[in-house]
Amino acid sequence: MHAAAAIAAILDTVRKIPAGRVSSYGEVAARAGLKGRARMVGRVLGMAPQDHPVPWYRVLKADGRIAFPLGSDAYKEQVRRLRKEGVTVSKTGRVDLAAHGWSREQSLDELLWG
DNA sequence: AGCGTGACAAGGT
DNA sequence: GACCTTGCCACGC
Repeated sequence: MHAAAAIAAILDTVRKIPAGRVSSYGEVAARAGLKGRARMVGRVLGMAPQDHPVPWYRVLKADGRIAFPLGSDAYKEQVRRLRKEGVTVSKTGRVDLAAHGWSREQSLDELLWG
């Protein structure tokens, strides 16, 4: 797959992350048919301006932490946007993937209480 | 071609 | 939690 197609596949995949859910660079890459290319996802999102339509802020590191340095402008903007759509972000920039992850097993709470 | 760097990941200390 | 190492890919010099 050439570069333009890869970029399109990545942006497509990011667009499919539902509001209120989050994914990871690695997961986006895999779903875009680019397994092992998590770093390319970061690169592609980095090219787009922050007001680009794709919901770049729903993409986190594999452990649920925000990729930007704590306290940086980009970091703060990402926290704002996530919280605005109901995602809980800890003071250290961590999101509970069991609660908000895109691809996840249903949480115990969900199974018990729906 | 070689090497450093980065919005990464996984595993270990 | 904070690091560190290894593996990985894409760029720029």
